[in-house]
Amino acid sequence: MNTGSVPESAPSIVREIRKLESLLETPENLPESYIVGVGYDGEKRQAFLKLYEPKLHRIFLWYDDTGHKPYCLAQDPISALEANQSIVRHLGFERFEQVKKYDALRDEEIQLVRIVAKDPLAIGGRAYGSIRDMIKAWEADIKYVENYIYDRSICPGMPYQVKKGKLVRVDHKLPSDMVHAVESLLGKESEDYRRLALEWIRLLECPVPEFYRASLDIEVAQDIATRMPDPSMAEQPIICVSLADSKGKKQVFLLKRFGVNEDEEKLPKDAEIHYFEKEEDLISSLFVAISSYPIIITFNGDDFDLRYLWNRAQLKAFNRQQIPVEMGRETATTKNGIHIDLYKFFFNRSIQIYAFGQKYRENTLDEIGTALLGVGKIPIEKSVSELSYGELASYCLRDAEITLSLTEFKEDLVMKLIAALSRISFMSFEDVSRQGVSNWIRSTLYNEHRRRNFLIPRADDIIALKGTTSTEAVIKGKKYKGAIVVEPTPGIHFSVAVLDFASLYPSIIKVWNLGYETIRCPHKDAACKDNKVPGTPHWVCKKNRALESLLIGSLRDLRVNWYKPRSKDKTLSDDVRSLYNVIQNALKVILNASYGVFGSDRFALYCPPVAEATAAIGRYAITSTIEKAHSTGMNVVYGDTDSIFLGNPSPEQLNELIDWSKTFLKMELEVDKRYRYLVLSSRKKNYLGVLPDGSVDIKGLTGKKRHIPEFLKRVFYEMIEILSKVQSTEEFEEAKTKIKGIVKNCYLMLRDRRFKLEDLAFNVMISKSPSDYTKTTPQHVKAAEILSDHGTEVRAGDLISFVKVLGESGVKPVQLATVEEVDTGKYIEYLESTFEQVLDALGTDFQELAGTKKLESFLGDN
DNA sequence: GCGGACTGCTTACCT
DNA sequence: ACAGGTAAGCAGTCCGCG
Repeated sequence: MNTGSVPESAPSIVREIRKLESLLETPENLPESYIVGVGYDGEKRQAFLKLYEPKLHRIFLWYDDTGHKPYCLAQDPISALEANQSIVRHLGFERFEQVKKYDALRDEEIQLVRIVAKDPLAIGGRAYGSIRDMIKAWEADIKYVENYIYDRSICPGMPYQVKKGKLVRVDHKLPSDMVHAVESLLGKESEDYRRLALEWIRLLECPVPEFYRASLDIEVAQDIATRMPDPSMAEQPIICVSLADSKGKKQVFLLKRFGVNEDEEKLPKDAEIHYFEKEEDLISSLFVAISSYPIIITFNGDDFDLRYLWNRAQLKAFNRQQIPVEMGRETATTKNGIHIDLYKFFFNRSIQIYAFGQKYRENTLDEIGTALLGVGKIPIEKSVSELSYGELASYCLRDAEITLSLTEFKEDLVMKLIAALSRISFMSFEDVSRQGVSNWIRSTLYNEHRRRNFLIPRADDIIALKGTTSTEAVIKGKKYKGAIVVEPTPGIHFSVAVLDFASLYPSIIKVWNLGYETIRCPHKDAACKDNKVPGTPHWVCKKNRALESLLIGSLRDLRVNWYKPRSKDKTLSDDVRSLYNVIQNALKVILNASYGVFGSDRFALYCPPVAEATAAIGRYAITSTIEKAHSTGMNVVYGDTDSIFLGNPSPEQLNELIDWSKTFLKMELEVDKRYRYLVLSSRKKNYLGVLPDGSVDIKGLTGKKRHIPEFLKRVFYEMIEILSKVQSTEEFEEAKTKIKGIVKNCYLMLRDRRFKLEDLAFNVMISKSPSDYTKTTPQHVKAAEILSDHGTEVRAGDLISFVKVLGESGVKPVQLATVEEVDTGKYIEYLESTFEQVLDALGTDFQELAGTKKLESFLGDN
């Protein structure tokens, strides 16, 4: 590796970085600081915390002072373990300790042996020679820093102080009226539940500081414009780096290269521009700058920017002490701060859907920036190597600015969201922003197990004792039966009330006491065995309360009864409201996944009957509610999973149903919304509802789907616009005439080929690399293959734009097609089916609308 | 060899 | 790397057709 000579600037940068590092040594006394990172120092063999001090805007490291050590648990007696030479003589072995734990799976106290090790790798993580592979071990797959957090009751994201070297929790007292309000909400819940709920409130109500941070983006010289440089090789020079920080400072580091055009007027005006003759000097200066920030934000820095920098610096003869970056196998962090990689955070499906409402489709900086901020990347025609200094600096800085802005918009929403998720899941900012929802839930549950001295069960033990499902899924290949969708009554329904259960599945988990411990519990008594889950052979424990039920239940109740109402409460200040909105969104993300994880074999506490029971009780709840509605004389026109749509119910009828649900199901049924009218076809998950204010809910209709051509979407929304104005049955006739006009016009445009090609493009996401489609070759894959043949690389996750054309293949990438070859007949078919979904509910069909003939016949032979 | 009935694959959506 | 249920379009296969 270290081939070049030691950079001349090395001594000075070491001095600079040392100076900054000395600031990191935690003083004997540290004022209120927030835990944002938790790590393990392999040399010192100690866990450490990264504490963010909000007044100095700096991160301090605090090293564990309790001698906490890695360990796992075994069931064999100590004598047997002592005879096991591979353990006792293991270099990392330290000692055995006798411990008592509660085994929730079997409902009994048990004796275990704690095998304490000198370092985490001795327990597990090595290819061979790990203690956990030598015996049946418990709690051996938990990352060491997580063990540390749980065992020391540390709450990441929360404020602490250091007093005389000791770590001390800082308590922000809750206002007493708040405590009273929460107490009264909790009503007659159990002591356990109340304590938990108050603890959540303590964590979630605690203020979140402002985080000083900088975004980083690097550009690397390229030979071939389309190929991404390989960060593990780091062969090409770094030619430009931008930093944009939350105090407004912007810096661009440019490498001087032969023959590059200055282009001064294109240089960003509000940034400091630093030129470097040598790449080594650029890197040195950059390292000093990076070291001065407590938080570095990147977009894909784990896999690219920081990894490239790290490898490039070593190629340029920097030694590891000189590089302020710490590389993990899949992650990168800064030595004296933390690194948040937004690519991973925004890629998270739950975050995409529940926190950002699927506003962005492709996980690229350009797409996310455009969707959330209205600012995209600066388009460039050539490779970055060919840009002038001005163009390059502007391009690179824009990326850094977008990256920073993604953490700043809506009053630092993303930072607050990460903080809230960190507090709920007991994971550091760095971990929580990189992991998915199943790991957040796992961590929340693990933490509670430790707090109560419950043994954390092994996945294979849960399956061996509770692995069975008994219902049959509608969809082939699924493990168990899911939700019910009520057959819609086609037609137009006026004055529809939509009722739904507030967080149905979390409510079920709470009310029915579901958890891996309680489903099919080991007790022989009739009390438990007779407590059957409707529609399944499963029973639920009557003796003990499941941790999952307590945790998910309390989080649900806080969201529904506390955070959600307060996020809309106009009497609260904007700041408080927006923080509450972030919290209720964080809770939503977690609650929405809280049932699904039990049905996912990748979840550490995977327990199929828990998931199956939850869905079964959901079916029971909706079917019995529908029966009750019928018996009260109401007209149920539709329903899906947790909702029922009622045609013109009286207020008395509604109240009766809601009261009934509360009494008999112990579930909160509420009026979610009302439609002036609702248009239903015979298709499930497909409807159009007009709200009192004229706004329109569109669900599942083709006209709304993202992949369909723009031109179809336009006519579809023209139709919606007309329908939204309709007030009565009579007005539908007028509406139909207008719609007829639109459609006629539309097919004439198609016939005469009066359209822009891009408006006819389908945009379909390709989920795998084209060569991985072995069973069939769908049209978008065909188009992708044509693209590859023309030298445009296609990767999983790309959006493929193609038009339907006449001829052999049937499709062409939009870039390569012409207006003349478009298969207009196909588009007419699409027009028909898109409109049919709405029209057959209006009692019309396409032929009637367009005259007597099929539209295609107007077009002749094409 | 061709077309219709069928199944399976794929994507996008709903809760 | 949370679940199952539904719609739509197309690819591929099977079968009958003297």
